[in-house]
Amino acid sequence: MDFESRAHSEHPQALRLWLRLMTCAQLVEKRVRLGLRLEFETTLPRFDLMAQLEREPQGMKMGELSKRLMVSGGNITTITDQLVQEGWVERMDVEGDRRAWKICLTAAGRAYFNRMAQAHEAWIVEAFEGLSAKEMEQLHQLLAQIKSQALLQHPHQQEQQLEPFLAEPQGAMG
Amino acid sequence: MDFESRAHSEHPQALRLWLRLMTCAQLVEKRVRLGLRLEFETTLPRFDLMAQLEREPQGMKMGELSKRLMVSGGNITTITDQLVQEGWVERMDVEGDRRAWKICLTAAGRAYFNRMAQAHEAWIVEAFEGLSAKEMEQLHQLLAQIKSQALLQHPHQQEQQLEPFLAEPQGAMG
DNA sequence: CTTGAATAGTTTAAGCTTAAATAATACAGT
DNA sequence: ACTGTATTATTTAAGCTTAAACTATTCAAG
Repeated sequence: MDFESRAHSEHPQALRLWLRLMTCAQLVEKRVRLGLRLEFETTLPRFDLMAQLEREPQGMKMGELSKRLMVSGGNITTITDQLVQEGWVERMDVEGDRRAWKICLTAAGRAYFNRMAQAHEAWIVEAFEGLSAKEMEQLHQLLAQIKSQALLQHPHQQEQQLEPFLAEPQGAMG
Repeated sequence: MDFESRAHSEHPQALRLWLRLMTCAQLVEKRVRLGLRLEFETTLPRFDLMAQLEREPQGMKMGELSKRLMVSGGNITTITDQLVQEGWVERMDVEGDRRAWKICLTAAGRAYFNRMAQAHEAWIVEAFEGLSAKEMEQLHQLLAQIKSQALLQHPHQQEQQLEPFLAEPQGAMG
């Protein structure tokens, strides 16, 4: 009955690890957001959406973007509206289903994205340059266990699929 | 001159690792946000702010909260206003500096936070239960290298210090 | 003391995000 | 055809977040 006097963890290691994971993700993410804003006058959500489209020349439906980016449908609507307005993407009819759209990069959008992708890659490489290839692989494997655990426990959560520039098939990810 | 035809990465490993890191962080974070919303009718930013205060019974200034949580000052103002309104924290005068406040948990706020902290710990332990203690330690060390690299490259970025329940000194973190 | 720079916090405008409610369309069973 | 359900996308209201502008206060130099 004494919640007030109770404090301090039974599992400090897990909590420390969680903190560290969040901190690293935020540090790199903030770097990327800064670069996108200063060098390209855009934002991370806009970049991520375009990155998805870059992989699918025939276009992608709103719901598919929502799943892949792990954000709500309303969010996709808002960001797509902006990118259409700015001329980087376009909404194409889906024949046989008047509810849906196929979202595609325009030619200008593709060129714009490719410029951003080069800079983005450099930022990420810089962020991880303290790690050897072997350490990156280790880290990747350890994170795989967290991911599969989380997906087991919350199977409604979708896997994020942001790697836009990778020639490798998705199977190479796990 | 041929940006359009250029694509696909020279450093797929770093990009894959970045994707994986973001995905893991988001999966766990979404779980925590869901629990806070459903079980405690609060949000992660509010929880994080209270977690900081729990460690400092004598209170903390707005600017210090901003640094530790790695968010803007305006953000701290907004969230503090809400928590004051709800009775979980209070603004105390700083003697000798009429610009500043010391923000403190109220007794009710402390009790409320301790209930949340127990649940929060369980969610985190669950998220990492696929890893052995040894693997957690490995992961922690690898992430340390990313963190120190990022802080070297962007020294204006502050370290997040969210571990509210840990009895260990901060030196144990790195 | 007075000036000027630095600091602490707030306000504002804009954008991101979500959950919930809504509208339109598709589809399956009758 | 008709009905009910599911799907697809949008809208809405609310909250989070930031950068930049702003106010008030402190502090150091003259």
